[in-house]
Amino acid sequence: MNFKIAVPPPFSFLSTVYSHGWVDLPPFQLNSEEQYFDYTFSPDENSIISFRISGGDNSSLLVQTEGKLTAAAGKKTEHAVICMFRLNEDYSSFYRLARAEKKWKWIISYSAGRMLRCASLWEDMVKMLCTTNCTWNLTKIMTGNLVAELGKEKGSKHSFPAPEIIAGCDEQYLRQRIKMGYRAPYLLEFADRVASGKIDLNQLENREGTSDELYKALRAIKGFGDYSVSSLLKLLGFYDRMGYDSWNRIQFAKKHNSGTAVEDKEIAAYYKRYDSWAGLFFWMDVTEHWYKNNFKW
DNA sequence: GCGTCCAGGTCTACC
DNA sequence: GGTAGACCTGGACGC
Repeated sequence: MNFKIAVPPPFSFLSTVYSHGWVDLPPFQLNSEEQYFDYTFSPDENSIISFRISGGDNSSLLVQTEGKLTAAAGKKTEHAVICMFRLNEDYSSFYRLARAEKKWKWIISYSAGRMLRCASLWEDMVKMLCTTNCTWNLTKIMTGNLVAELGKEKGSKHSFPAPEIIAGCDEQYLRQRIKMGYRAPYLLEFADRVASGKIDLNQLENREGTSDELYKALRAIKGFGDYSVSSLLKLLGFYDRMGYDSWNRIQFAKKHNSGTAVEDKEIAAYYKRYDSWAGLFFWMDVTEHWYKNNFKW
């Protein structure tokens, strides 16, 4: 079954797919040659949906599934795609700022700025936890193990495991087999609180509130510090925080200070004029070379 | 092949 | 409020 989803301009499939590392982590399966990715998700405990998505002419997304979807499953797939590609977000003031300065001309020409999400905040948050205090390779190992060992299975494909599944795991298993290491108790506690309803991710995601309020709510969850919460806020449509990590600090230093380390407050001062978009301009600035190198990471 | 050291965020205890 | 140390793993390095 094939169907199209209209996208609001400016939009670029590739710029969104390569906006950060998510597409490199299962259950995303990228085919860079043919410019599509496969993705599998479980919208509820009884179902599992796999689809292939490509960008066509950047005026719509083409979604392909094996076999026909029920109307309800089609709706859930469409909702997931809208969330993943941030199709409901208004980027007009971001592009207005980008158009005003010559150095951001490339953002306009690549229609860059949208950051790819997973189908659920749960999956985004667990993956973000897996990026903390380790190399990207270890992040891939952790998420790969979670999906392969605990995900719901459909043929050769697996979805990201539900909170209930992880909440039922033994801590030693998560530490040693999944390679979560010392993060295991954080993941276990988070999964348990989500599965038991003590943390309502839907409410968290759809709450009316400020960036600061959401920041405080997410920081209250053990294991999620400044870097991970600031990065998560970017996936939730709040771009005022920088989300420093060792990699983006180095990229900034290389680009703006001949490689000499720069204090966080100086980085913040550099992007201050972009106000609520400061964090996104920071991320765009340190990843500019990805776009110009045709997304060769 | 083995042992050692280091990088990578977050939490906790302490000042 | 700021700082130091512990947490765990993979990879780099020296032997």
